[in-house]
Amino acid sequence: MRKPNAKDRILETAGELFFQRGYSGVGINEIIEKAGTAKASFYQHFPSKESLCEAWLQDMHDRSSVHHGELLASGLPPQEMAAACFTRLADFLKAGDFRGCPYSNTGAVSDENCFGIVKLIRVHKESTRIFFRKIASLAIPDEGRAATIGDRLFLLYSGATAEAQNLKCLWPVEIAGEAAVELLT
Amino acid sequence: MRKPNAKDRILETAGELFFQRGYSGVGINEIIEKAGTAKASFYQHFPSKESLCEAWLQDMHDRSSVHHGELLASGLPPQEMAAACFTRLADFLKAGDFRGCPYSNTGAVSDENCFGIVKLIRVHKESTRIFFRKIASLAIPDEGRAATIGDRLFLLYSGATAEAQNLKCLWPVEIAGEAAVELLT
DNA sequence: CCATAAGCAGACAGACTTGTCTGTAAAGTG
DNA sequence: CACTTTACAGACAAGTCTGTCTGCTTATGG
Repeated sequence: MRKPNAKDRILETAGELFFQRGYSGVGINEIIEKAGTAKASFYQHFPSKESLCEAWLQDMHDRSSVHHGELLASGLPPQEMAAACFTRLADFLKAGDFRGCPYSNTGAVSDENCFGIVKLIRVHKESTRIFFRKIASLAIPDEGRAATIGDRLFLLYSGATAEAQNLKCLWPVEIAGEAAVELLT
Repeated sequence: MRKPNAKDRILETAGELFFQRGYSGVGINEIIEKAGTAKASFYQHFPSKESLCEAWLQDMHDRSSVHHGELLASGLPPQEMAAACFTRLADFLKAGDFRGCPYSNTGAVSDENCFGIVKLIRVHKESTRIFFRKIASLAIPDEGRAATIGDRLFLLYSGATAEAQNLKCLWPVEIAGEAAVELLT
């Protein structure tokens, strides 16, 4: 097995734990234990737990930006782009370790004092909104109408993510996916 | 000012605090202090903090059931029923103390061991879904199609709630409200 | 008047939390 | 070899949390 440096190990371990049990449900001690590192090493790389959370959110955002870029450059018809998003979400759900949108979950336990965290959530959500607007603009000539439809896709995606988690079932993603395709035709 | 018994005072105080800062962000000590009661009194009425949370969720669900019933019995056209839901949500947002869906927020910090809490969240969400399906069935003759549209209303409502909180702005509610009315015409 | 119930006050236990600190060991570099 | 960087090990502080406990006060109903 590979053995990257301590910082990467911490970030990777924290990412898995935060994703599965939420930011507030995981302590530093568990992270460093599972990452096989020492507390002093942790605080050498991250000044606080909050900054680790910010690094995690930033990391996820970077990955999702790459994925969004690839999808937009794929040349697929816009309906299939949107469908791919919901299929991907459904696959996550079927994999079993899905716990809802990590950004929303983190926001639910962050007060207004956590400026960095709140800002990263906003940046990611706004960027996802733009992504769906771009998809909509490929299918809808009217610029204003495309923006509105893009926002609706975004809200359907968010609602499907939230309620699939709350109800622990798949239908919200399927229904939202169908609605998204309909909105684009 | 009235002075109801300790149990009601605790439930009311906890409701406000849970709503504003989340279940995990509020401790027993703060609740009893703000409610003007003693810890022993608290544990005489509630065996645990978790059971207080369940009572809170149940209380909110009962109120929302009443409201849903009133709206369905109002005789308004279905488009206006749906619009009223989103207007109500917008009013909450403008009031300033909105912190997102309390059920989703509580679910984000409850692990699978909290059976009672998870179940209450599911019951409420499923009941809200039924509510929107009933609205849809008033506007759409085809039964299957009405169910699908009802589910879409539900997902739009959920997405609007979540993203209005994440982005701290009003447009998700407005966009979702418009989309809901369009879906019903 | 008195007994029972309800509530208040707050110490306390035990288990967590984040973050600091001291000290040691290993590995790469001039 | 010497030096610096990096990481490991873990005690410790200071605070949080839930939940239990003892004792005191007040109110109500027979």
